[in-house]
Amino acid sequence: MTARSPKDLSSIKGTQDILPKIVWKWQKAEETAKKIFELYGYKEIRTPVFEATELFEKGTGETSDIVIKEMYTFTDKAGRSLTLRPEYTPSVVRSIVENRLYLRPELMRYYFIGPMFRYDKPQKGRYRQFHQADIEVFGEKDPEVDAEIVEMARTLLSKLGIQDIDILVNSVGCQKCRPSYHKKLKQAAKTHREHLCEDCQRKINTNPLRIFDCKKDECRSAAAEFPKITEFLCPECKNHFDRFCELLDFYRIPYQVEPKLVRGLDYYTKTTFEVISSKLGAQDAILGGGRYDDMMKDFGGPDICGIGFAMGMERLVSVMPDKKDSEKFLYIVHMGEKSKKVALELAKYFRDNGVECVLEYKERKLRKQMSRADKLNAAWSLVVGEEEIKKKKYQLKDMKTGNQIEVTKQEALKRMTS
RNA sequence: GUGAGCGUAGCUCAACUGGUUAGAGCACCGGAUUGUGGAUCCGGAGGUUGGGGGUUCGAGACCCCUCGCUCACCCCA
Repeated sequence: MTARSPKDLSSIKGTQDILPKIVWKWQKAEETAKKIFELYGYKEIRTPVFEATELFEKGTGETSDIVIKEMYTFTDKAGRSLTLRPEYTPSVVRSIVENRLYLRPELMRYYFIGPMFRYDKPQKGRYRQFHQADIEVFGEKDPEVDAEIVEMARTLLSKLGIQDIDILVNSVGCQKCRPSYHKKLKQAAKTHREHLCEDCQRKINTNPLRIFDCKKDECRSAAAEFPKITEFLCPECKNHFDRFCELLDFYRIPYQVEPKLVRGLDYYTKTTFEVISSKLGAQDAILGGGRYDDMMKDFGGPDICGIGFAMGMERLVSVMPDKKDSEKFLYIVHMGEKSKKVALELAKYFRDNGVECVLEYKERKLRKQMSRADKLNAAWSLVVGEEEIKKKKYQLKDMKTGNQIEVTKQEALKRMTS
């Protein structure tokens, strides 16, 4: 660690401070996301950061890596097992079932922005506390919704000026077609066993789909021969996927079909997709999601299908362009006690009228104060000295051009707000 | 969780095969310039060399432990 605090109380591994210098990017990302989501009819929903551990075991899936090894689980004073949410979808589903939201006439479109917690080994783009913007749609089984979600994601990213992205799509089938595909894939992998690396030989039994992921040439050429899930989809899933792709074409969205895109969450059915950026490292997904038609039913709720995605805010912010909308503020320069009082009054006046305004509290020379105004990147400076106080006219300087004029406070306000 | 690499000032980096008081640039503070910024010059402050232990006459450097960061695996956002 570069900086340790005096008592060696540093931030917890995998967590980080979001400092003022960068926070504008977060605000911009959050504001833009909310605006776009609401344009598509989504409403914000907020649920607690911790839930019963069982919720995630059931919702996220007992065989998922998240549940097996990445949850922040603790026991409260009453002996209940609680877990800091590692993802958002199960909470939303819980809330819908608990509040009977499916009995209301409103659209079941929800969005949310907040922190998530996973006990992972931190690295670039991966943290133990991280933030997601999530959206979920319930009760819409048509592929139009799948395509609309991808289209919305793309619109959002382009609004934020994010370049160099790729959209990957796939279908993982349903309970009907997936098992038979798995069987075929394992068979194919076994017959190519001798061409595969050690790692991939192990994957044959644990997670054959991951063989597609291997970067070694031998495995890649072997995997090219493997059957693809898109060839094994049942008629319903195939039709859904075909229409989904057609609609992406309709929106003129470039995409790649990636059979390897299986995602680590157990609950996905049919559509899965990811948006990746070449500017990120090994963790290159800015957002990812898919359809989960069985989750609500599995929860003991009604048989309502769902689809959504989660966007990683840290990753998003790290690929956002650096150019910041210039904020404009006034730096008031004063000299001596009397002048300081007048400066305080003027500051109050400008702030009340919507002009961001700062001034120096230390006794500093005029020259120093001007220098501070420059370093802080003030748009204007206003000099308040003996002469000015007598005349009730102050020196307003445009720091960009260096032009200075003598004005009353009303005139100054007018100049700065026009 | 596994494997590898790296931790020196706020930032970017120096310091020979172990050798005196750990240096420089940028940034910060002050002065040159008592009412006008950006440039220049001069000065100042800033470090338990991530932390702890060991080897040695002597450790920023070597060894062990620990914490953190980075990369890859795994997996995900």
